[in-house]
Amino acid sequence: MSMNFPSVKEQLDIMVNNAVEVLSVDELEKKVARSIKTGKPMRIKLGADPSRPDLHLGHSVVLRKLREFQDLGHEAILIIGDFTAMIGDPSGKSKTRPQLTAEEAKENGRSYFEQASKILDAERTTICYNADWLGRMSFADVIRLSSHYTVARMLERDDFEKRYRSNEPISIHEFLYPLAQGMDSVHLKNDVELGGTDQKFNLLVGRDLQREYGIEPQACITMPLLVGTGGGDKMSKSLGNAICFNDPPEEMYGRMLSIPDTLIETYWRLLLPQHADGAEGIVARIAADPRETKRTLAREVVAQYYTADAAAKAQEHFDRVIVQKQAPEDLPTIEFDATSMPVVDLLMELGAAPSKTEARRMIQQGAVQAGDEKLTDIAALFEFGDSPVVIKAGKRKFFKVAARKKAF
RNA sequence: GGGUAGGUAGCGAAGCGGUCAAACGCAGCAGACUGUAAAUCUGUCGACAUAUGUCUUCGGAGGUUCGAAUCCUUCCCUACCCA
Repeated sequence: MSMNFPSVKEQLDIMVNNAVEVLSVDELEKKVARSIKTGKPMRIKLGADPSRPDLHLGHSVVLRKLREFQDLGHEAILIIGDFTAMIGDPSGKSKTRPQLTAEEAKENGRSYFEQASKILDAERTTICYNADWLGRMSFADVIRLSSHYTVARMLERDDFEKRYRSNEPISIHEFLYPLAQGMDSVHLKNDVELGGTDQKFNLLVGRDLQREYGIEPQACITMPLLVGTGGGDKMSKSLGNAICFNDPPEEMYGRMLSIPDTLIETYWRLLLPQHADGAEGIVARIAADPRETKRTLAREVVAQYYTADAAAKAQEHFDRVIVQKQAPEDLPTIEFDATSMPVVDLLMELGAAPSKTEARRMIQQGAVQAGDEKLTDIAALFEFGDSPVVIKAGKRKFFKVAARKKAF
């Protein structure tokens, strides 16, 4: 599939766009030039951690970069780190994450790829599982490998250093992680590796190991870590500030709108394809109408994972339910085999409250409404009427309930 | 192997024999407000209950006491120092 590649300059411009760091631009340029000359695409590696298969917008930044390489005619290699996942993620301090079995890792890997395909050109993506080669290494191989690196150099890594300084545990096998990832690069002989800025250390280890094993070192491109919807922290599922690929459109849209205005520009640049008109105009646009710009951003992001139509619907839903505080239109009716039921139980049945105590709390705080009537008595019995009634529990939980019609 | 400091609710962190379901902060949930699911303010925040009551929780297991997160024994885990 060699073809006419765009010029070195054109390619580099795209490759470097939005990147935090490129190690090194000169090397990358040489690789690009060579690929043009020989007509051979470059091999671009991106590692995927299948222990956390819920992809969010943070992942999309680097995936999008990989897609850009694809569009330039290069070969995208997605490595599913099933082997490393089988060992178990060491970063949890209090709770050791359950170690994934080979099957789980494979399954998560599949899910990862499926989600990533929303951004990548799936047809032209090479998938591999690193258990294929890492799993075959003997203990002697591992010892030989680890002799290439020193403890002091490992401790240079930012998170190790921090944890070491704050007296948090670091297990030996965690030191093996960067080495394992580096071995992937040795095995694949890739030209470039992509990663978030938090991956910089690992990417550099890959370079070093390739050199040790007599392979031309990879160029490394680090992409910014996307800030979460709350601003401040990086986006992460566990911090609850993430927007996941699999979030339903309504939720995705709503969470997009909840970002602070200061984040609009960053999100615009990192989450949307490079616009023909460039991102230059965005600053002025935000200044002129932050609300509308954010709505556009939200719609376009949703449209990427779903459709423009779904995005428009999500916006309508948001305006209706959140802005105007009305029940959504297409609310399914939930039927009960009863004529009445304590309100507390009803909330439990609907899944609106995790416990009865919580249900009572909501009632006491005036969070529960039936139709237009606010329910404030925690001991009250809810009577199902002839027609369905909309129950509102909290800000945005709506249910339509009715008694099941008797069949004669 | 020896020594020291620790292991408390989702997280962080007080408490060190009763008044502890356990201060405080964060997260969560709710109310108000808002262009917003943001920010801010207020309330709430183990579970159950016919709600001034009961049950389970303070690393695990035993024990001492009328009574233990708090004392003792033992085990497990973490960090640091010494070997």
